[in-house]
Amino acid sequence: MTQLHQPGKLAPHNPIADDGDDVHFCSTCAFGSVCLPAGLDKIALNELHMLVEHVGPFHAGDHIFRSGERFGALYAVRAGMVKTRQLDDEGHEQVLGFHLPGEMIGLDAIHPAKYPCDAIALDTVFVCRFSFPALSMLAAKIPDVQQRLFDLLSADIGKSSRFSGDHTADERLAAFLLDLANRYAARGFASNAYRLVMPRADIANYLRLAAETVSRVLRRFQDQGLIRVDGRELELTDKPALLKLARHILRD
Amino acid sequence: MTQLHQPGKLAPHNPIADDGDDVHFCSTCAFGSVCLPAGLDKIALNELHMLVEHVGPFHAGDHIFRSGERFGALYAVRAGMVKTRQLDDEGHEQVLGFHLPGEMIGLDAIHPAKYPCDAIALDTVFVCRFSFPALSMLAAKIPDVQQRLFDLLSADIGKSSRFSGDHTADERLAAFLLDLANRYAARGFASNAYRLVMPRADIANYLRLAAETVSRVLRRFQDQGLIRVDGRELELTDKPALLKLARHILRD
DNA sequence: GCATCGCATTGATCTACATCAACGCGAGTC
DNA sequence: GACTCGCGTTGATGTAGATCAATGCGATGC
Repeated sequence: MTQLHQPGKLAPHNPIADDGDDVHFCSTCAFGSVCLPAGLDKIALNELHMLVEHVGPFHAGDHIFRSGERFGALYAVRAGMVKTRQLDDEGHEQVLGFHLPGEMIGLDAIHPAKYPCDAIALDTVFVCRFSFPALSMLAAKIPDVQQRLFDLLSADIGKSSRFSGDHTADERLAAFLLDLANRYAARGFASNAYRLVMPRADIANYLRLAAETVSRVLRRFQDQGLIRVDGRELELTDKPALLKLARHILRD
Repeated sequence: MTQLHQPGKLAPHNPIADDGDDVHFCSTCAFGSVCLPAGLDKIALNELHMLVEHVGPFHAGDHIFRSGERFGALYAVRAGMVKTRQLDDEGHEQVLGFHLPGEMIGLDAIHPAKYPCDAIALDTVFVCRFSFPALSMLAAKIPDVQQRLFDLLSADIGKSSRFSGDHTADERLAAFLLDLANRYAARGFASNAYRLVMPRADIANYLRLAAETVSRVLRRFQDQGLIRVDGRELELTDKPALLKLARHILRD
């Protein structure tokens, strides 16, 4: 059924052999504490691995799921970057977020059992698919799994209002750059320099700015020595200064 | 422990006798499907009623919980209106939402086990307090309870980004008024006329506008025959026109 | 090589809304 | 009654960032 709408192929289900570095990768994933043996007995672990499918590759522009589709599964990004967005009746796009390896998407679809947004690959993407009916059955049996789901859902509520406040372009952009850095760091990636995978227009849309404004502010940040930009390559050269700008938004 | 920070008194725990119209009220609450017998056996129902406490009254300005406090419980608003908000390090307020009778608050506090915002009564408020440890134990035993929690959490993710888009003052205000109307209607209240319990400044903050702009737009809406305003009393006299303005925001 | 295309940058101008300021008005309070 | 005080309204002015327009520039195709 996932194949109906996406060009990615189902990998043969073989969670260990499928990726030489599975254990290492999963340890940094949002669901890693669940998928990895830690504390789970053999039977539980088996059941979990039964309900995970590795899906991919998706290429830039491919949909992982589409707005309006029946909700059937959560996805964890394994590799690449995913954009979530909504289109209104006139086709105006509203970017909801960018999702890094190790992060979950689809949490906002549980109720009312429809994906409320499109999930689109920004580059080459692999995901883990968690069948939700199977997952919630497992959650009922294993308190840690249930709690982990509650945690992920709860954290997403706060995240989705993080950039909803009233702030200047400088503040929002600084917060955006630091937020990405923090999230890369949390997954074990280098965080002082990374690639902005998405086009400027997507950043602008997400932050409620014009693409021109994003361009100008990045330029000024560079002139002020806060960052270095070269196309989509980014380096944060003065995090304290960025943090000072972003402190109203990133309150943790 | 709730008494440490709030002036509300614990009502004696007696869910049936405590309110002559309990069953009727609970049937319209976000957690009604859980608290009411529907499908639950006697033992389960008993356990549920053991973990619910009726708390109140809170008066305008009282805190139901405070930002930074250890998370211990979810709350359903029973009566009155609750505002949730965050303060940044310089004391700038950011209003996150307004919560009507039958709606849940505290869902964003499960992870990382701290309330991320203040919950403040806007008028006289009564709440139901659900101990979260007890509730999640019950959820593990009763699939419907677990599912209901997943649903509430998931729906809140979408809600919290509803007003985060880039829209004009007119669109946001129209969407705000209709959203309140819809939510009142969903709980069985009259929805064509209601009271804006919060001051203009709170509406403005929530919608990222200045209080003056809210005032001016409401005035113009009235002049155009879309609404009638008298202080905080509001009547929607041309819903189709409001909906036309708000359609980019309320996509459902 | 040249042409095309998508994206990014840079400059000039415009505007929706904020900000500043004054005033109104009902509810307490003395 | 007069005096706050909190809130809302209304008008005049300012500005952050949008919009419009032109140019740059690397990647792809022929």
